[in-house]
Amino acid sequence: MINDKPRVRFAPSPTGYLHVGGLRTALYNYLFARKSGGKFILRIEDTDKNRFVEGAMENLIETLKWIGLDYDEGPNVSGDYGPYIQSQRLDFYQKYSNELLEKGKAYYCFCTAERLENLREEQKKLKLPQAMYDKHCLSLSKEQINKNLDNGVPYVIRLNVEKKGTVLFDDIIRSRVEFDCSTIDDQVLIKSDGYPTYHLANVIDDHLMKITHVIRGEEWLSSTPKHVLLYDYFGWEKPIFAHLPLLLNPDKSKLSKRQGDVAVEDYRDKGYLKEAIINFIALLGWSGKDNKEFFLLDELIQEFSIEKVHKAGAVFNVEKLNWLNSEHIKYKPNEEILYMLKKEIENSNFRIEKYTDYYLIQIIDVMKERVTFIKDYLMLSPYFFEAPIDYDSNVIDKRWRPETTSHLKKLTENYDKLEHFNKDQLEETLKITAEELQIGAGKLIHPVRLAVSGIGVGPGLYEILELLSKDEVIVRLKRAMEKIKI
RNA sequence: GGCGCGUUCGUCUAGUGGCUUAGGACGCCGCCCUCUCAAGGCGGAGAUCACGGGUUCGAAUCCCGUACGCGCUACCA
Repeated sequence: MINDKPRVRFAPSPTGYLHVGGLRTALYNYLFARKSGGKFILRIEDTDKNRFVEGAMENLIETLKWIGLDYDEGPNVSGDYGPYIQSQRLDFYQKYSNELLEKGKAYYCFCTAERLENLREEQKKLKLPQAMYDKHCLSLSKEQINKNLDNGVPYVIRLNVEKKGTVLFDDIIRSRVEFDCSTIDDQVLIKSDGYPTYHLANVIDDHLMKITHVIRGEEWLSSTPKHVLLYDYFGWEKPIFAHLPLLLNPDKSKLSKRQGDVAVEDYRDKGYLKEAIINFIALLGWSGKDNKEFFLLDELIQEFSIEKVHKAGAVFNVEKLNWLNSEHIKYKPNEEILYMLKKEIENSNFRIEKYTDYYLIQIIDVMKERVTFIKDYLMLSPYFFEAPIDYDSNVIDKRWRPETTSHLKKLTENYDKLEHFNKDQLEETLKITAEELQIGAGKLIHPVRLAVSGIGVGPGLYEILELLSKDEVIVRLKRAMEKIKI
């Protein structure tokens, strides 16, 4: 295995949507695989029938595809180690649990839920350090077991843990971790419905799929000794483990739905670019060289190294995500933004057919450094799409004076005479007009901005005017002179 | 309760015994630029490196203990 290329997997349980913590796990696996020329595998861990959610798997795959993490083997992508959906691999789990049974490393357990409950209560009363199964069914004779089996008594299969010695393993991120075997419970391997538990399925599949590195969340660290024992009992080579720190809520608890959005789809729907999400998520627990923080996926592949992943959990903090989103918008070519902006317009009250691509590209250019989201093009500068209906009263108070209307009248006349309605001409004309009126240019600039945009902020005035074009500007100026009264 | 993992500015982090009066980024504040708002440039506030002991000439960095946080403790993953 030493000479083989790494094979890693992202193994989510399809519970409805792709969690951002899951995305981070998927991303690190992906980066590790791509960097090393290995394979990135998607495996669906749907062994809990009670938690089945219609369409969850499809949704998960779709989100992964949207964000750009393509997998080499998995559902819908052929590979040599399929099927990649655990509910379709039941024969494997049965076969290998039988092997464990024969070796004496696992045993049938017919205990009822009630007995288990009582056992736990009893142990609690006795103040035992921890509640564990008491191996009651291990002492059942072959005859008793067969009789129960024949009579259809419900059963599970448990791992027969020898409570002596210690289990230790090396973790790339946490170095050596050690557990006392006496603290490891006789974990259920096969549930009474015939499905395997995570622990069994995970070990069997990782072995069968020749997974070399198990990169997963820290919540699995505590159950890793069970997995190590399983590898040992089967006589299989163990993968290398890397347990990632958790993503946290602002209060430092494990990132959860209660305290904000956790689904990648939520962020997509809010208008975050996939590039920004990837970039941000990558930085939660990992950092590159030379304080570089802006990364494209390809650059992450180049620079990523699993050894540099942090040990401590990271709070998911939206402000930095916002900043990265604006940075990625600035980086994107205008043509690409055009495509996204048109979609945004289609979903708005504005009429897409009113605007040419050429016109939209100019808006994109002029607003680019002012937007955080694509929808900001509409929110921050609606005046490029429709004439203002009303005017910001704060700006009127600040910039509009009794004499302003007559000043604007003069300017409108001069603008009307212009043949070339471009930035330079507009600026020159405005300055000349100001001189004629013996006022500062600002006394014209601000009212004009208000008149054509309805608000007091935005790109340079002459850029706005040129973009809007002569007829529109004259109309807006005249209308403002009528409507703004002080 | 038990077991495990963790602990550097509000947040994400750099840092692996002397280069550190602890560096960067987001956010916040100020100045410059400027027709406004951004962007950009410059600067500022912000971390006694959880705490207490050691080891060492010297520790954020090594060791031990304590505290706190988190995870696991299911026939869920």
